Amino acid sequence: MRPSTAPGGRTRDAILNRAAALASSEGLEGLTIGRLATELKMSKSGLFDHFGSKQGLQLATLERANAVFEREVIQPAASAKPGLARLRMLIESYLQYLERDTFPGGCFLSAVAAEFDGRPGPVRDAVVLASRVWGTELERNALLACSQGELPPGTDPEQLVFELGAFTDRANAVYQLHGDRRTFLLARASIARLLPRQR
Amino acid sequence: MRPSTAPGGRTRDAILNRAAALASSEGLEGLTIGRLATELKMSKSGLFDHFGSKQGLQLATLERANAVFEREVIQPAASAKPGLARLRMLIESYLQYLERDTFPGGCFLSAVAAEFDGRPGPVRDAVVLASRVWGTELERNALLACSQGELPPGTDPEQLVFELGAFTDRANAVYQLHGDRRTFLLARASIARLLPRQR
DNA sequence: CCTACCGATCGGTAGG
DNA sequence: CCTACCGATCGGTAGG
Repeated sequence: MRPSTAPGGRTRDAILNRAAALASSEGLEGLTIGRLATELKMSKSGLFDHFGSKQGLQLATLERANAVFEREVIQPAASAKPGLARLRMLIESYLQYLERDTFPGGCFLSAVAAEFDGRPGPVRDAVVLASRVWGTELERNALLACSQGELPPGTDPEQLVFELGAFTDRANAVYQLHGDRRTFLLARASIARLLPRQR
Repeated sequence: MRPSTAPGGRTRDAILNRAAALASSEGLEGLTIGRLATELKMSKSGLFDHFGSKQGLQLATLERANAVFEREVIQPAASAKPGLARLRMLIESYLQYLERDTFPGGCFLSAVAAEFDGRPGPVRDAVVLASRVWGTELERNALLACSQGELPPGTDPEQLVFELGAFTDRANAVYQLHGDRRTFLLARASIARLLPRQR
């Protein structure tokens, strides 16, 4: 919660910020302790001591990325009323987090999910958990929106969240691969059709 | 076209099949010559001679995966009438290619696109090209469907292809990360709403 | 297709 | 936080 106030915490903080940026582009496996140490002008072993193992570094880096996501996506939407308004703001907040290149490799979670979906272990487990947390937050508000009558009758919240997630993650993938920001326009048009303007 | 008839082609064939399967899970960077050689009971240098460099192996592996995609997804849809029928069959064919676990790591192209979107070079360029080929095939048929009046008036083909690609790639991502086949049901429901039954 | 080898880098340890 | 070091593995080469 206060990662920058512990005695040696500033170094650890700097390491993790650099690690998260690097891993969003090169992956958590492509993240090497030697390269990270060189970039931060530290010795390999000095850096290593903070984490105890490469897996420890990977898990700490994921935790840091999750904290950034919480701060940059979840928090800004917390002021909106739970239900349709919150759902729309969460999605818009997520799109802006992608558009402003918060991480150089796009959505950190999407990147490591694609990387670790076939690699069993604690890192994969943590990625699955983070993915579920985000999905559950969307589902919760979709369900509320339905029960509050803010969506067309007959709307299936699970189907709605599937489609919203599909559009946002597609925008991320297309933007990263083709560098084309027009994909955000397409995504917003698709989303607007699913989430009617508040009456 | 006849990769198994050249003199030393069978060995190369076996290498690339194994390489494509491995890379769909571990990535084209995680693919190591040593490990591949061990699995195929060859010497490292014997295997290496077929490709000249790791990048050569990566490009050849991508080509092989593209050929599999052509055979397993594009060809089965070739019998359908260009336009809406072909578009629907391409999408359905793609979903079945995912469901039958053609590659252990899911869609090969999605996997390497996520891996190489931040790594400039010939491999990334080849991935971008393959992605465009698939996208163009979808666009072509979406456009035809519109001009043939097979879709609701006012349908934007680009928007339609964005949404179809979003649904299929989301199904792939969810299936790989969570192992939940119900995502294909959600994907098909979303797709059905976009592609009305032929009159 | 092989054996034998190369320098570089990997994750990690000992010890301060 | 460091220097000094470890065995293993990396991509790649020489030479047959």
